[in-house]
Amino acid sequence: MTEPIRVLLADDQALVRGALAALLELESDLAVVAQVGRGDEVLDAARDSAAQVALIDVEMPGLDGLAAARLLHRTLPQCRSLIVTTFGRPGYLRRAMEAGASGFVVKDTPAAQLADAVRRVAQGLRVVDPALAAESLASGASPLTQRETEVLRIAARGGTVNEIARDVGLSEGTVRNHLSAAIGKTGARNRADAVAQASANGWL
Amino acid sequence: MTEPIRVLLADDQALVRGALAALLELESDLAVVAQVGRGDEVLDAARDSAAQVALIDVEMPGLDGLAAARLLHRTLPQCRSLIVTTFGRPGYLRRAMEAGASGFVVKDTPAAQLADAVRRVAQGLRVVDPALAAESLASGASPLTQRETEVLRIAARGGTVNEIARDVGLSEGTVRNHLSAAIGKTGARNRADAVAQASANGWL
DNA sequence: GGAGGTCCGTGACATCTGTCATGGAACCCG
DNA sequence: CGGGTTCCATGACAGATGTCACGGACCTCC
Repeated sequence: MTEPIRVLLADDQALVRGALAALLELESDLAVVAQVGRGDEVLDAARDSAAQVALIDVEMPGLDGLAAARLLHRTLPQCRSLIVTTFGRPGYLRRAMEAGASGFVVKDTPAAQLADAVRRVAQGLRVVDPALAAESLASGASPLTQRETEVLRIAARGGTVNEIARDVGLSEGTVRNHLSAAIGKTGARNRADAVAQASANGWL
Repeated sequence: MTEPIRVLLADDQALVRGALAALLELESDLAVVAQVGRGDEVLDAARDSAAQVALIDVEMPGLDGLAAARLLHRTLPQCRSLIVTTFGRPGYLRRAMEAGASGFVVKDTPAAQLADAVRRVAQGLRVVDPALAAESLASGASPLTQRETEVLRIAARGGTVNEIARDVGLSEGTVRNHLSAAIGKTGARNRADAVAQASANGWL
């Protein structure tokens, strides 16, 4: 038998990380060679461990998984990344692909399929959840302009219009206008609702 | 050696569920005898499998983990429950204990400790994350009155004051007043902020 | 160059939201 | 009983929010 595939695990929840390691170690052709709990530790760990596949969660402190995957792809292209996430947000998939990830799996998929996904990614194939891919194409890219996303992202922190205006250096009226546009485009009725909708689609 | 401890797994994310099963199966004195992905399947599965310990996630479709634990405790008291959750919200711990759960673990804890937690629970001991317990005591019970939580819960869906008023059968002014009280008590400045704060504490 | 499009920016205006003062009902306690 | 407390309820009022009509800047495509 040839050398096992070297896998890096990145997930902020220690319990899940350890459990995934146990799951993958059941496969004789896979070896978990590194585990990290923060996005900004992925690159160094991948280099030190000479990992071939990095299993990366999207939600992580330090650096989010998509940014980590992008960095990894640019700096260490021989290490392919497989994004694993709790939320099947269409925007995540799109951004993951743009970041150069080789695969995208949601945590709803049966455990038995994970090892296969890792093997395929290691071979240079792409792995994408079919249902999610369809949804992603249907919902499309973000309809929000740059300014709108920027303003909405700050509004998500619960700040008032006045604060947002000071943060981005615009007049209050303009901020209100961008928010109004965002509300209209997301089909929401509130600012809070717009934040929820945009967030659910991964547009923030 | 005696019989292994019979464990039931309840988590809506198939991948995590399978991974946890792999982790626990590494221990020779534990046996995963059932797995479910919905809260309303816990009771039947526990009965059919004669599980001794039920590992239950809080966030689940059908019936949330806390309600499932309460039902389990009342109907099948010989099966103890261990709550495992992503979010270490103080209110969750309190409610879990009130529901008759024997243990409470967040997914941040090291994987190695999970098996120990299961063993302790099986022996009738209580298992609680110490840091979280302290936080729970510090933050205390919800300061919100019944009406306030009710109104705030509906407001969380993004509804306007008018809709909330119709839903609960109050005048708009009264609804605004309850919301105002909730905002004050949570130390928030917005309705949305109040929802976020209350939700983070598990008060909804 | 001109027509059409998108995005950014602004102020005026109606509406919604949060705060306040106030009062009634239920309860506990000396 | 009278005083105190808590919760529920309401309307008035100031301030924040969302919508609208309008211009200017930039780009693309005849």
